[in-house]
Amino acid sequence: MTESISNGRLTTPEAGMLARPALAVQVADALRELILEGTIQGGEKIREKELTERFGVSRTPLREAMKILAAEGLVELIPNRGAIISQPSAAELADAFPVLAALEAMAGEQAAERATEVEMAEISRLTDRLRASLEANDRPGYFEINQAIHNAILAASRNETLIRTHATIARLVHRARYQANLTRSRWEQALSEHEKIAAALNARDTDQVGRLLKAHMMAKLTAILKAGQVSPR
Amino acid sequence: MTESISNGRLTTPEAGMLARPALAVQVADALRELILEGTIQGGEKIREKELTERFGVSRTPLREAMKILAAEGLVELIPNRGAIISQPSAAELADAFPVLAALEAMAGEQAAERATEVEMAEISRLTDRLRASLEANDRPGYFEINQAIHNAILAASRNETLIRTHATIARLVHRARYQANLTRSRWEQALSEHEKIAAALNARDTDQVGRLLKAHMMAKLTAILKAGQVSPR
DNA sequence: AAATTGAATTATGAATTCATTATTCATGTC
DNA sequence: GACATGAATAATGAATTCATAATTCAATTT
Repeated sequence: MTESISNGRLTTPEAGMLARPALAVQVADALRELILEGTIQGGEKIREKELTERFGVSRTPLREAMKILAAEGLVELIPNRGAIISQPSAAELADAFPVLAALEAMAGEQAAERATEVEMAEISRLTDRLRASLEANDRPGYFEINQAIHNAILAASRNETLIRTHATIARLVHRARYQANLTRSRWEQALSEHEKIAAALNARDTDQVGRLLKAHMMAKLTAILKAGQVSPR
Repeated sequence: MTESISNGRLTTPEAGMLARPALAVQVADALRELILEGTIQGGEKIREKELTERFGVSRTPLREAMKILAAEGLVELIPNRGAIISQPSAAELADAFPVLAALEAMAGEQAAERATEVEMAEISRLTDRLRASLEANDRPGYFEINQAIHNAILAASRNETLIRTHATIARLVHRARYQANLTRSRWEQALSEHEKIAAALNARDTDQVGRLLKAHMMAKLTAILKAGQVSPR
């Protein structure tokens, strides 16, 4: 079945210019999405033929797309033996989370200094909704809002390199981060952390925001490793 | 003239397995090198034909290599219009350096806790050589040793994600970082910073190493922007 | 039966070909 | 002469073809 690709967003066009992104980029976007949402599981082997048929493209752009995803670390290419979807081990998560924590802490610090009142209000509003999702016991809603808050803080940092770098690493740990079981007590603790972060942001307490975000991320890592649904090595 | 590619290092082989990297990866490595060493200048337009002839490969692996470099941010791909070598503006450097500073600070903190005595000694030794290069007025030597120190600290952090992430951003600002004019006073100041960093590392003063490295990187950014040989926007 | 060999099959790697889009440059117009 | 138009050229995008390596599986051996 060919679910041929709709015209997504632009690739690298001149500002305000219309230009369809290269097929390879569209395929990379689509495949990245499938990986992040878990339709294609970590550790799974990829057969080119299957994907060319799914996307309705030839092998050339597909293979280019694989190179892109490999550069991002989402897939592993093994010469003459195809590709497998990356599946970060506990050790790799233990590496990646502190980096993510450092980046988010930096984003929080920048946001505390640069965020507009509108951005501040939006983050506060999202934090309120985060509490509501806990009270409604709505886990999917919680994950979504949580992600929106982290992204809002990143955006408020106004640092494109920071945003891009964070996004790349965040994708690598995405499943572990958003599909881990969340115990009730961890859930409540995480919310409390978020409320403190929002408060510190509103107070524009730069250092405090940084500290809290770093601690929040490291607590998340601890919770994930404790749940222990990732491969140790 | 074809300077066909020698068998570089492996791509993603099983541990201890022999497997030549894909041609695309070899081309990406070679081209990355050309960009970093400045043989191909930032802003320059790339013609596929020229590179296929230079490397002695067909367009297919070359285009795959371009996708890899584009994912790394070293080149910009514009649909139907080829590729240009990225040239970070002052604004982009102002974004990238603080991220690099945060990453190196984190690396320094980890190194302060994890580095072996051998690694410590090596960093001290390199720092001594750094002073020697200043006293010999050997700028190329200084840049090289400086880079080796930063890499040694990264390596001592023992965090693969951190190392990879740092490398990606470091490449983007490589030319600005290592080809900027260095005034004598900045040179002396930088050396002094390095000696303090080495001392704090030896004392395993985690927080101090982090602070010093961050300050060192930000001072570097200031020096680069002051030299003003990058495009403002 | 388990292990090993090797042919057949299948998958990936890379070059080539075909298609489409930009760019260049000559021609004509104002 | 400056500008606009359009054909010729050259570049990139993608499919196809050819080459090579890996996998499968039947036949054989131990």
